[in-house]
Amino acid sequence: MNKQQTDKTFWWADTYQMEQQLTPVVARMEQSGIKINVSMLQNMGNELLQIKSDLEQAIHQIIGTTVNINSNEQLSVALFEQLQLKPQITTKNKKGLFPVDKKHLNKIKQQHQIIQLLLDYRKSNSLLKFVGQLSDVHPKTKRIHAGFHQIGTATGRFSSSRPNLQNIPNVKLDADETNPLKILESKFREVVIPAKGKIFICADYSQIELRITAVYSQDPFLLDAYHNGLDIHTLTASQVYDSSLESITDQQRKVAKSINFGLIYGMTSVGLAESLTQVTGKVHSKEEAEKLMTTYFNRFSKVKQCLDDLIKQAEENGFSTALFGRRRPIPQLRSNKLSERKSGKRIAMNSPIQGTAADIIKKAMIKLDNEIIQKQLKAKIVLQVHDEILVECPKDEAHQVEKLVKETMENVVKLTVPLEVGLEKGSNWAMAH
DNA sequence: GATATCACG
DNA sequence: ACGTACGTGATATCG
Repeated sequence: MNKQQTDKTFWWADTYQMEQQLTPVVARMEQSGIKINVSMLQNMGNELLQIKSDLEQAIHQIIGTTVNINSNEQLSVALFEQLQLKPQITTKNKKGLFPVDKKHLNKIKQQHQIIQLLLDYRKSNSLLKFVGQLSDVHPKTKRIHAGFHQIGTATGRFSSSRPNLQNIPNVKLDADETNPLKILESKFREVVIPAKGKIFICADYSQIELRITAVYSQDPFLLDAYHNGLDIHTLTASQVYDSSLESITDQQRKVAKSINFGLIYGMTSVGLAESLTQVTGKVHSKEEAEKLMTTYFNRFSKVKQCLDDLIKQAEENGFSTALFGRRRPIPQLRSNKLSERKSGKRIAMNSPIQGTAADIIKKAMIKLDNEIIQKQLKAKIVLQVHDEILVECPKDEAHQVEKLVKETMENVVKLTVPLEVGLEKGSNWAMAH
C-alpha cells in the first residue's frame, strides 16, 4: 500500500478504512455459511419437476413437439406466426420478432390458454434453478457457503455468488392462495434454517433509501413525516392528489408508492407509467405519469432541487459523492449520445442514495460483529441482503441479541431523520412463526 | 460472448 | 426526435 492511500487527506481514506474493518466480518459470514433443510428442498424439487413436465407436455400438445420452449426465437414464431396471436406491442426486437417476455405475455394472456401454461412453465423452470443452487451444501454440516463481495459493485452494495443468496424468492402468501407454484415459491426461504438449538433474527431497515432522500433534500414534508412516524406513501398521495390523509384510497397510495420508488431511480414518465401499469393492473399513459411527476415536484420542491444539485455536482466533478464520501465515476455524463447522458443523470441521482444506504449497513455490520465478539456471544451474522441482516443465535441469547441488533443498526450513524429497524424472529428465513 | 429472462433489494 | 426507471447474479440459447 503506498503512502497516499494511508494519508487521511486522500478522498478514499474513510471508505477504505471502513472496508478494511469490514473484511474480517465478511470472512466470518462466509465461513459460517447457512444451513439448508435438504430433505424439504428435495421434496420441493421433485414436485417442481412433476409440474414442469406436465406443463411441457401440455404446451407441446398445443404447438408441436419440435419447439424448444426455452428458445425465445422459436417461441415467438410459434405464438405469433403459427398460432396467429395478436401482439399487443408495435416494436419488434433485434431479431425482427415480437418479444415473448413476461410483460408482453401478460398482455396477450386472454387470447389463448397456452400463455398461462408458458408463464407457469417459466416459473417452474426458474424455481428449479434455485433448488439446484441451494442443493450445493457441505455434506456434513448441510450448510452452504456463498460468496459475499464487499467491493465490486458500482454503488458500494454487496453482491453474492455461488450461490447468490441475495435473490432467493421472497413471496408472502395470501391466506386464500391456491396456486401450487405460488405456494412452492413461498417455501424457498423456509428451507433456509438455523442450526439446532438456534434461531434466526432478521432485521431490516425500513425505507432506508427514502429516508436518505429526506436527509439529502431536507424537504419539510419528508422530514416531518419521518419525525412524526407518518405513512410516507399516504403522505405523498395526499400531496399529489391534494386530499386529506384520511381520504386516500388504496389505489392512490399505490400510485404514490411507485412515485417514491421512482424518485430514487431518477424516474422518467415512461418508467413511472410502466410501473403504475404493473402495480395497479390498469393501463397508465405517459402523459398521466408526467402530470403526476409535475405535481409531485411542485409539492416536494426541495426534492427536485436536491436531485438537480446531485446531477450538477456529478457533471462538474465527473463522479457522484455519497454521504460518507464514497465516489462513483459517471463518464456517461460526458458522452456524445443524449440517451447516455440521460442515463448518466439517473445514475447521478441514484448512486449517492443507494451508496449511502450501502455504507450505513456496512457500518452497522462492523459494529454489530464487534459487539458480538466483545460480549462473547455466540450469535453470527449469516446473511446481508442490502437493507437486511440475518443473525443466527442460540435461543438463550435471543433476547439480548435482538436488542443489540436493533439498537446497533438504528444508531450506527446519526442523521437528520431517525433510522427505523424492523425485527422478526423465526425458525426459518421465511419468519412465518 | 452477447442477449434475453427472471429472481432479489 | 429520441429511448428511459437504479443496483446485482445465474442460466439458456445462439452465432
